[in-house]
Amino acid sequence: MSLRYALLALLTAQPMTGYDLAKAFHVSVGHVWHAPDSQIYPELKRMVRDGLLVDESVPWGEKSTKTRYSVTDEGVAAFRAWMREAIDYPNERDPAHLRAAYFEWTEPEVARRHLQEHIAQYELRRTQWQAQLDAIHRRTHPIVERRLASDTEHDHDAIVAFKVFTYEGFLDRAEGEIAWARHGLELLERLNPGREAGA
Amino acid sequence: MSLRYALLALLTAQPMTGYDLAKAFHVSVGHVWHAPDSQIYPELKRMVRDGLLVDESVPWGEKSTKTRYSVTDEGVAAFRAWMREAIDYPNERDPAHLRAAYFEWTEPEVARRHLQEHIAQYELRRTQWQAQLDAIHRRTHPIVERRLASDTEHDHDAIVAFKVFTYEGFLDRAEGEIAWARHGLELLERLNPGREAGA
DNA sequence: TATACCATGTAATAAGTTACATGATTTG
DNA sequence: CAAATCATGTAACTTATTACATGGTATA
Repeated sequence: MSLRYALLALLTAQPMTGYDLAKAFHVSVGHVWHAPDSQIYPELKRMVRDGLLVDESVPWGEKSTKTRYSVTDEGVAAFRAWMREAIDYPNERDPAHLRAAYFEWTEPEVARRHLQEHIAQYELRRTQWQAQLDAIHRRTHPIVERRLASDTEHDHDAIVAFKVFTYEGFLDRAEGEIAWARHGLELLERLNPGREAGA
Repeated sequence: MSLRYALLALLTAQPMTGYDLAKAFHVSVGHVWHAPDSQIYPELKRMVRDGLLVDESVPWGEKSTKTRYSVTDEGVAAFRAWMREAIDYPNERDPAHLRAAYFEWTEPEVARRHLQEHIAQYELRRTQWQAQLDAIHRRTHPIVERRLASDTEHDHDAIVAFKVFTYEGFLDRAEGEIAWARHGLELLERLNPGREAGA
């Protein structure tokens, strides 16, 4: 159920069409809570049904229209209520660590490949999160800037600080995962001395 | 689809009944890949259907029976094949960080409560993972010991080392999450100086 | 006028969650 | 003989994934 609140968070800054919202989503809160377009569009409809949003038809070109969504008072209240709810922590389910626990069942090269892929994964994510963080700091992050421009209710330093805090957490996590995988590579080397790693 | 391989991993050590397997699961690989009993039993049946396991009826008491599952050659092959497959990384979906990104929308006390809960969550997990690690090191971990007793194929040091590696990764992660939440508490204090944290 | 991109989905499937259900057996 | 625990699920629901589908609009 978090998806709807992630969408609500964006729409509190300004009304948007489904398409614009989806785009904005992918370059901002989508880094924290992933969702594909095919999940976003139906969820918007459900949110209208549940009274959190209203939709209006706006013309697009000569004969076409698109749907713009705006948050209702009820939507804002729902968002605030959600902020107060206890977080429910998902159960641990980690495919990379699961593999690692049984590396004895495969060749060292395969294990090495998995760990290298783990490093690549988190280097990629680190790059993306770092880019978010830089843009926030440099005040060029489009979504955060739009938020700051439209928000008169909250302290702007706090708005920025919480986003920075969030992404710094992800960055640390990425570093941790990379360090873990490097330890794994060292372990493989200790268990299989002399074997050269492939290029 | 990882659940079946987590189950397979346990059953390669020895045949077990569904009940025994579920118990063993919860005190070992279940820490890495959670699953409730209601998911385990049906999955075992599907694995029999797919030829990875065979089931046999063993007497239980006077008039009852229970089902014991054993891994087939095909099951072992499937497990090895899975070990070689690329890991598919789940999309980022983090309820705690999602909340944190929008802390400006709630009272500092609520944000503080979330962060304290985050710390409590990861302190709990840390305790559990640390206990696993200690038991592995002290050679009292029932599942790992059973594995070592029955496994003549793999290097025992490697078996232990990979499990240690796995849990050490989790421990580091827990430390990271706790550190992150503590930074968040400091941030809240900076943004709201003078307000005393509730007991 | 072709191509990129705007716009909005549906359908089928898979996976996981929650709650409930039932009876047998062993043990104190 | 009561309580714990052994044993095995089913049903309903929610969430997420994957793949596909369709047509309009703006622009080079």
